[in-house]
Amino acid sequence: MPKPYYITTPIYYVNARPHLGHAYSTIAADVACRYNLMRDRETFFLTGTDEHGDKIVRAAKNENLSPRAYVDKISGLFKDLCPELRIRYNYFIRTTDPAHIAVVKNILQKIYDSGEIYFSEYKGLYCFGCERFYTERELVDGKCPDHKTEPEVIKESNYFFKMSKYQDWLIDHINNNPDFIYPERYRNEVLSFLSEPLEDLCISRPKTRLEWGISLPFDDNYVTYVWFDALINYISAVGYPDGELFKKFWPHVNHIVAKDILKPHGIYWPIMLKAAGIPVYKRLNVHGYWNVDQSKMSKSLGNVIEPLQIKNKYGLDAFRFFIMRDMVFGLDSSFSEESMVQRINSDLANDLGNLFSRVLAMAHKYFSGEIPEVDPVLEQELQLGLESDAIKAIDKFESAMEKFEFHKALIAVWEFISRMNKYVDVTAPWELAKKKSSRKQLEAVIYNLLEGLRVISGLVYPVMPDTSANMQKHLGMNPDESYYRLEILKKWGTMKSGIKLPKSVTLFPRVDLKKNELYSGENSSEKILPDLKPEISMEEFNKVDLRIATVVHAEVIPRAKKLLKIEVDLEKKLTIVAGISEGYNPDDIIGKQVIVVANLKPAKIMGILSKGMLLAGFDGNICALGTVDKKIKPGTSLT
RNA sequence: GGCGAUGUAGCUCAGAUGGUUAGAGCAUGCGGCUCAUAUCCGCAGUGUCCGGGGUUCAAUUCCCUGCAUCGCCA
Repeated sequence: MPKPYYITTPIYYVNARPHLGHAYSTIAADVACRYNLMRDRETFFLTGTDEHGDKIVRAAKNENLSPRAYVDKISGLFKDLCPELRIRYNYFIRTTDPAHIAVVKNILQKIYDSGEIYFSEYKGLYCFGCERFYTERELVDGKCPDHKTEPEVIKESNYFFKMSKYQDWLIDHINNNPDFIYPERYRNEVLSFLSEPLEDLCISRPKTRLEWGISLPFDDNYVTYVWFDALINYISAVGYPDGELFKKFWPHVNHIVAKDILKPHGIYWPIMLKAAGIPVYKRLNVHGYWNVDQSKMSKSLGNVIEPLQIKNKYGLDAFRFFIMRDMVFGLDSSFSEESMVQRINSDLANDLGNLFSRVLAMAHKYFSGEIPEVDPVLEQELQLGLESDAIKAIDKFESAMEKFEFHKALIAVWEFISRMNKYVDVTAPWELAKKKSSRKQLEAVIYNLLEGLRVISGLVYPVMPDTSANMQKHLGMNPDESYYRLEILKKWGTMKSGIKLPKSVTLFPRVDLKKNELYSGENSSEKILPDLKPEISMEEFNKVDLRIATVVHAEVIPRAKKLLKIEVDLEKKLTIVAGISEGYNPDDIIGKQVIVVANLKPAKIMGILSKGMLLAGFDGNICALGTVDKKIKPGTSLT
């Protein structure tokens, strides 16, 4: 009996709407989970939302909602995203679920009873944005490095969890279990962090400051710190302590997280489990960030690509394929519509789609769409190593998948696809079809090709479930059978002759780059605008030096997609690189009066030192420059 | 400030206990085929392997140093 397999995504914090990063974590978990179905394992897939804490309260206030109504709304968005991404989760947990709350209290009480939690006074500089205390040294100019606001001095008594006590144990555990944190770079990061003394973790927040949380079972004046609450979802979801699911699936668990939450998962969580006397999770899989146009995908920057927009435009499977194929699990990757289109065309349309189409077209043309009866001797003779190449591809696929090297798994599949295309070329079925005497050979060749496609249809299943099912249907396979099981894929020659194949289809249409408008905003009404940024003081605003400037020169930067090199006059001359060439030609803007940020720290863009910023608004492919409504002296400040 | 990672073809990346012609995919050019979604197959390239110094018969690979980028920590 194969071992049970439990996989989790992080539970997503509902202070912002879902973005590409969330989609990636969730799809990666889905791929890993489906792969384990291929191995015939019993799987449990958990995802959900994290809904307590200070930031939620403020986000709710921003939208004039109660915390309850707000979390219901955003959690709903995350949940609704799942079916659209074909996520086969088994359970969607919310940290506001009564069952979860009960487990959190249970564990807190347990740890408290064992004497691992103590009460102590703490005074420090607290940033409400980060929901954490800062040391003086961490501040930049006396301000929070993230939010650029001055932290407030807060003195309060709180409960602390004796994390430091477990430091040596954790170091040993990580050293003894090389796979515990993966990939290695993050394991080293945690070890390096642990080489310094660990501080005890403050696990409470007084209700005077925050009410939206889980009350401490041993002191009703406090709520639980969000991380302590959130991490426990991984066991509360499977019914800790007595649930059948918990007994079956814990601790055979793979957690998937992005690198920003490495510390809570790599340090707090194992120590919490250890302190509560629960076996520690098996493995933490850490992935990188998606960068969009060089800058980090970040909620606060607002440059969020809505995953749904892209997927609606090119199809879900193409989207899933792209993000799994392009990102090396663990490393950062950059997302662009252009590279996605390139992948769609070369890998999906040309290689796979066209192979599928040409083989099925021949099956129809030469055998009226019936799987040919084949002479076993000839079939063997004409394999030309195809079968063993299929086995090799499956082996590579398996070992890559085991290590979460999704991109390598896909490379292995595509090597085989390329092998199939060469096979068609070498055997030249259209030549065999010309002579009656080579009819038998033709049967064998087409049969082998159909077999190869069957293998591919299975290997593609975890990443592209819809395409896989579509291929299955067109290969005349029984829709009720789990055709993607590795055991079956490894057996060559299981297709039955005489089965009628449905008419062929185009799996992936080519995207015509000329006709296709990149970054199209035609659905801008659907587009979700970024949330308003946190409020700033007049003093902060005044730091920005806005000036009226006249554009005196503009030129296209060779090889840059969207950039113009612009020279503006505001008493002195300033060179600015601006990403507006999709909306403006150089000639359009020369002479225009524009608004520039004149004191922006210079940055090198495409080798040109840009010393300011042009204000412009972007709505999809519409770009509008910030200008003034009457002529005014260049250099004038805007206030 | 401390620690660490990275820097290889136009792009994305592989790689070698130091040793003859440094690789793949995409993009580019040429040729072939016609079953196929103008797809597929073959061939062809191009690289001071970040700069400087050292060890060595020999370094892009090891060591030191500088620069750049990134991450973690303070």
